[in-house]
Amino acid sequence: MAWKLDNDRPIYAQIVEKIKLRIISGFYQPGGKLPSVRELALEAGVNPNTMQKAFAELENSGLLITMRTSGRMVTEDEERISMVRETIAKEKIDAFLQDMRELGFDPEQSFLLIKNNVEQKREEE
Amino acid sequence: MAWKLDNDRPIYAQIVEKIKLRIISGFYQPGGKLPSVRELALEAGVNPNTMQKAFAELENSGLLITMRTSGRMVTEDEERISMVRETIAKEKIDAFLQDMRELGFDPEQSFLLIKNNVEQKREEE
Amino acid sequence: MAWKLDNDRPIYAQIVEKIKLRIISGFYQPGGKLPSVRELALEAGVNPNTMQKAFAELENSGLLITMRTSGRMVTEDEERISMVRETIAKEKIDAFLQDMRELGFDPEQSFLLIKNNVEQKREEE
Amino acid sequence: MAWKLDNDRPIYAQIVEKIKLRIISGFYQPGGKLPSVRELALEAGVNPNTMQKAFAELENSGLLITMRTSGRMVTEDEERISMVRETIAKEKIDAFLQDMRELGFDPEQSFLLIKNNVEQKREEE
DNA sequence: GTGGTCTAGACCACA
DNA sequence: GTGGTCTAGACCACA
Repeated sequence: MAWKLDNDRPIYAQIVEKIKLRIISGFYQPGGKLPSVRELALEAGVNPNTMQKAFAELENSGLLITMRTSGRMVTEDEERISMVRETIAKEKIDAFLQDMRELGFDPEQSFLLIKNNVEQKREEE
Repeated sequence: MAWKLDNDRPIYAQIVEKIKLRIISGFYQPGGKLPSVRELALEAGVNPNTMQKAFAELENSGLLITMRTSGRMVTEDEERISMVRETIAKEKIDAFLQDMRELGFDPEQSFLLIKNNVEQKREEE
Repeated sequence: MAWKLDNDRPIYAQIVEKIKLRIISGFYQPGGKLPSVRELALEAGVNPNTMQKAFAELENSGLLITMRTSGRMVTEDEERISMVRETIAKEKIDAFLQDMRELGFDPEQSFLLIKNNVEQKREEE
Repeated sequence: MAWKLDNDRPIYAQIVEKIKLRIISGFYQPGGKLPSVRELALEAGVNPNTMQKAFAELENSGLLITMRTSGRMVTEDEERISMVRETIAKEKIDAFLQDMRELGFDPEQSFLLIKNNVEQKREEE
């Protein structure tokens, strides 16, 4: 029922990440309205305060905008959304290369493995 | 004190992964002796039975060999270790490409991003 | 009440053998559903964990398939069942010839004794 | 330290069987003297009374003979030893054919399997 | 209800 | 001391 969260990182940080993904993927559209704090807190199975904290961080990064009257909306600044997307991608890439290094593959080798994998998939189509 | 374990996956599965990495990385050498079940259970902060279960799985996959009454050693079959290493790398690659897909990058794009990243690092040196 | 188990071999190993026989003999049909862990544990008079361990082993060998939340079924792969049957037969034959050797009969002699025994039975019919 | 005995059958019966095997295999020679009840009871890890009972049974079957003066010896009647050997062989054969029947092999098939096994071993030499 | 995981703790064989 | 087995019993996810 609740979102799948682990105990390694702060819960609010995990929520931030989830919501970021929903914005990047277009699940929450630019300029669109977000569910209320209470609603999302219920869905995630966390305390509303925690959800509040996550929202504050998302506002800080400029992805969410509080509407004086009621609720919050996703920024319409698609440039900004795009930047966040690239930042996260960069993190994923670094994490991936790090994982591969632990397996004994240096970045060049990891790059070649990805290359083979992609080419193989291309041929299959 | 204890190993860093999350609640998402079974503890024994995470231990299996950790020990695999230690074997792949050479931290535990081929043919080398492993700490006892009890010792590692203490280090990981888990019940000896749980460590036992992890060991059983590692033995099933042929990475560990039990020498009754005198502990366990890593297989001397480096071929097998190498195979496990490649299997894990394959999984990491698939997971990475999947993560990127969720961010809206298809495999070709992910490949290019890795390429840029690697070339950039090469130039920095 | 409980199954007939001896103290020579691990209980779980004896259970594995019993269930294998039930599968080979068709008492549990290919594709058929098995009693639950708890039910069989009760029938066998052992701890559910022990039955679980036996099941895990049977699943490892591909004879059982877990359908989470709705129990386990016997594989529909009759080829595999057949293979297990032949493996066990091979073990029985080896054990038999070994027993006979201890009695001072070499394999040729054991073979002749079996031959006589079978021919005698054939005549009786 | 003690002999390996299970809990399925009476202990004295298992001891009878062990000693019979030792006689058949020549470990105890025809006409040879046997260790004392106490000695063997110690070796087997059983109560001397139990060993006594086993001896009584072996005497009954004519394999052992009590020497008025001291201790017991194995019969010198090799004919009798031979008969016991064949009786046991017969039991092993019946048990084997029964086991195979449970696996779904009728005696004819079991016979053929033994035949193949023996021929294969012959070729290997 | 079903399977899966985990702990605590006992006891065993082997050397 | 080392690995192996087993029990009792708790708690979890899934549907």
